Amino acid sequence: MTAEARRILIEAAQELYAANGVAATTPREVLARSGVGQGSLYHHFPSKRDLAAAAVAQTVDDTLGSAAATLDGADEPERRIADYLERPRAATAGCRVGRLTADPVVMGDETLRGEVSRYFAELIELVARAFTEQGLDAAAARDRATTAVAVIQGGYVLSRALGDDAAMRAAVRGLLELLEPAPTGPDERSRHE
Amino acid sequence: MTAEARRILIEAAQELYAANGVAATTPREVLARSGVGQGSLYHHFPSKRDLAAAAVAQTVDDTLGSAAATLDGADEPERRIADYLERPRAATAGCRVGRLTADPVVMGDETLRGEVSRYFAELIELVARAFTEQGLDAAAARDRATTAVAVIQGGYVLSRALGDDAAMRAAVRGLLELLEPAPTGPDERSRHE
DNA sequence: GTCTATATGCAGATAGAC
DNA sequence: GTCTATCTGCATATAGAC
Repeated sequence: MTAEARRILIEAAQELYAANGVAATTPREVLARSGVGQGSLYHHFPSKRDLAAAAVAQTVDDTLGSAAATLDGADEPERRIADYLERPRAATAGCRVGRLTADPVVMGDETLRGEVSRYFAELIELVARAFTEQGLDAAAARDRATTAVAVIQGGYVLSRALGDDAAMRAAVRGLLELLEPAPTGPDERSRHE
Repeated sequence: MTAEARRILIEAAQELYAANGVAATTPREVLARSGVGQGSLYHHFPSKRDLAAAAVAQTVDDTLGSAAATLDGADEPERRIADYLERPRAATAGCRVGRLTADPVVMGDETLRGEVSRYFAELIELVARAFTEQGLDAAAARDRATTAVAVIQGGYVLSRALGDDAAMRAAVRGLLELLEPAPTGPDERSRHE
């Protein structure tokens, strides 16, 4: 059971951070949600930052792993990119990682900031690889991957701001429309009329 | 001088919110930065939310006005859109409005959330108008405008996460590359080799 | 490892004089 | 309108027993 409380605390913190961020999540809330006692919390995590470091690293690993499962798949690169962009998302909840860029506790701590940076560096790299497989040169693939990841992050911001998942879907549709090669078959035309 | 303290307080709050968000900005900090006394603060703004409502509304008005100046200009729509996308931005600082979508105080207050929502609704509308002028139908223009605004918001998130303004520039380059019509002249080809 | 008790300091005001 | 004094409650731990 010794590692159990630790794991439970991390999970509770991850959920609270996803909802309210790190700065706004208090030790009391973590205790209440986890059901663990105060002594255990401060035994496993001497300070709030220690808990945050563990929970954020876990969230980054989880999220990157799930993105890699789609982007490193066996399908055609076009398909993998589209699958990644169109993946169902709780957009109005915001991105668990992206929202941390606005969190003063995260940005004020080198370790936490490093986790957020690692997430996006690796995610852009994953997407860029797929664009490279499509035949783009390295520089163009990197730019386009940055654009694609930005559309998702911006989609989260817009969905949250407007209180509607439709914003994320519109942003993704707009990008996919631009990514599609000019229609080759006559029956592919005029999707918009 | 009666309205003077009020204005000074709003300006100080705007700057602090841009740096740290609303939730993390304390009355003490606003007092210190503004040089105004505590009595004045609570005279003009009975609660923290009242100050936030005034300061956020001001920021939204300022920022929308500056975007409209570019997007409603007299140039060709292509040019106005490119100018808006390429406008110099302190990207690692984050978007003053977009970052508020991760702020628990803002999202927990209907008035404040309404200001953020108004900002993005109007901004998307401004951009969509330019795309419509380019000849896109209303639905396609709206999607593409949402994509464009998402690229900027995502560019802020990525620049902040990676600690580098280059991420914003890459995201914008990637989008502009997609927006450019297929090269018509032979000397326009192979920009990337 | 986990518990309960206790401590410090600041957030976010309120009160009443000037 | 602005000032200073004061107040309540919670964030964030620390201490020491079990």
